[in-house]
Order: sequence, then C-alpha cells, then structure tokens
Amino acid sequence: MSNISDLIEQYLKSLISNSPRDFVEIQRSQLAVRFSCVPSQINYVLTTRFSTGHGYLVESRRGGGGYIRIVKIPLDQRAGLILDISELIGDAISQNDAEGMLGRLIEEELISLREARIMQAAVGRYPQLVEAQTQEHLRAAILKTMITAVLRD
Amino acid sequence: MSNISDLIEQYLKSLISNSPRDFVEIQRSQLAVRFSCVPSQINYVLTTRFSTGHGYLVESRRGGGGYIRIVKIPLDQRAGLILDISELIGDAISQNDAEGMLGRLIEEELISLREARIMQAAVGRYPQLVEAQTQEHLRAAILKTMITAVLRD
DNA sequence: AAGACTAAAGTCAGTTAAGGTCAAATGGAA
DNA sequence: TTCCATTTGACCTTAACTGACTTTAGTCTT
Repeated sequence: MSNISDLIEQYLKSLISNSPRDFVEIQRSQLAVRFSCVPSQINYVLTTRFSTGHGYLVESRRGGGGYIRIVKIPLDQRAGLILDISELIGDAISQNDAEGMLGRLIEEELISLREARIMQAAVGRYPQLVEAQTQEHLRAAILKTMITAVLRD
Repeated sequence: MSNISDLIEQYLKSLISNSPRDFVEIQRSQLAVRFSCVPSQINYVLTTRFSTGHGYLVESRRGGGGYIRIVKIPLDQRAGLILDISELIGDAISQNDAEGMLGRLIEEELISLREARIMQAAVGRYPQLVEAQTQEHLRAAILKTMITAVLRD
C-alpha cells in the first residue's frame, strides 16, 4: 500500500472532505514538492482516481498563478440518475473505473457495502473465459444491468 | 511431505493465525525469494490451498506497490454453506438454474431481494458478447464469486 | 501594443515494478 | 507405467513513476 499515488489520493480526498465546499484548489508543483515526486505524477493521480466516473471534475489553469481545482460532484437522486450512470459507464469500462463507480455509489449511500461487494465480484476478471477487450464490454453491460436493477423503484 | 508448496502453505497459515485480523498481505516476489522458488509457485499454492473452497479469499493488485491479500473467511455455519453452494453450482450453470439458486437463497433469508436482483442481473444472458457454452461457465464463476463475497462475514 | 520572459500546467512515450497465466518438464506414488 | 501434484520459466497485463517537450497565461520591457 505504500505507493505515493495512494498517499496523494488520500491527501486530496481529506482536503476535499475537510473543506466547507465540495472542492479544493491546489498547485501542482507545490503538491509535487510536498510528496517528493515529479509534477506529472499529480496528473497521473488525477486521471486514475479523480475521473468523472469517480465523481469528480477537474479544472485547471496554466501560466502564472495557475491552479488545479478538484470538484466533487454529488450524484443526486433525480429521475435521470440511472441514465447518467449508464452514460458514464458507456459500452466498455476497465475494472479500475468500475470499482471507482461502486465506491461512489457507496459514498452516496445508494447501495450498501454488501451490494457493492456483490457487484465487485461480478465485475472482476475472468481471463480464461473472456478475452480482454470483450471483458471490458461485458463488464459495462453487466454493471449497467446490475445498477439499473438495484436502483429502479 | 517436505515439498515447498506445503512449507509455503504452513508459513502463510501461521502468518494469518498470528495476525490480529483475519488476513495477511504479502508480496509475491519477496515470498518467492524467501522460499527460493519462482514467483508463479506462489500462485500455485494459492489456487491449490487457499481457494474459496478452502475458506479463503484472495485479492491482489499488480503494478508498483502491488500485493496479494489472503483473507480467511471465518469458519461458522456459513463457510460450509459456501462450500456446498459452490459445489452445487459446479463449473457451469444455466440461467434458469442460477435463478433457482437465487430463489432459494432468498427463501433461506441469506440474501435480500435487492441483492438477488443484482445477482440476477449479473447472471443474465449476454449473447452478443459471450458464446453460449462459455456463458454457462462464466455464469458459474461469477455466481460463485458473488455468493462468496456476500456470505463471507 | 509587441515581444520577451517567466511561471505555471498538460501530454505522452518510455521505464520500472509488480502480479497473472499457461503449458511444459519433473517427480513421486499407486 | 500411469497419473496426479509439483515445479519451472517464458511471456503477458497492469499500475506506478519519470522526464523531455509542449502549451498557456501572466508580467515586464521597450
């Protein structure tokens, strides 16, 4: 567990949850100094852990006085919810993104931990049975069907 | 009796029983060095001695900072149950039988209706993505993993 | 206002660090 | 001998990390 990316992720999430609003602004280079890594690693963390699928929106500005703003987007309970989620999932999804999605549903208390565990199991890899590319499509299809099944009504 | 696999098995089990929690995290390559064997032998030990049938759950992560986590499923009535169910499912199952299985789990109040709906969605047909025969194997694999995931603890 | 300079952040391909898979070779017991 | 468990190694996939190069925005001269 001792990789820097995880530490940066935790740090950013704690910043957000401690902030009165649902966002933070950071400076990429400063953060890189704090964690003794190259600046581009911050981008790596952002793309692997703060994607829209994970429920975040990242805005930034270059040049002097530049910044990166990370906004947490709540999944609100309106009618189009399932549609939005389906759209986010698309017709193919990696295991990582699928798990991010599940994490988000838990946070929003739309599904329980047990339910998430079930879905996580279904969204795993089955290499001897399904080829890698097909797997991503299948995963998307199953995930969408499961989420629809549990969130309807 | 003094084959390496047995030694690795013993070692891992002692690690688990000496741990305050019911799991351990190891690094495959390090363990391989400790026992002077190739890394893939660790996988062999895991699949032959730490399967769900043996009451364990193995999770892992690749890449930098990767690890293997071995979780011991607490040995109560349910452990035997998982074993029985796994055996019933076998390595292939039709959609119909899968749904029957889920029906029974509901009756026994081992899973909720919502949970059943999720699982039902996951064991549906995905004809454009997976061939019929493969489908039955995949369904069995997913169903077993899901049931293990939800009935543990 | 234009151009030069400076201060950010972005991109992307390449390297390193894990673990996974599979099939072939080996070895021991019935 | 035959069969099954074990052992091995070649090759694959995934995740993390790095650094050179690019782009954008602000600031300072002239």
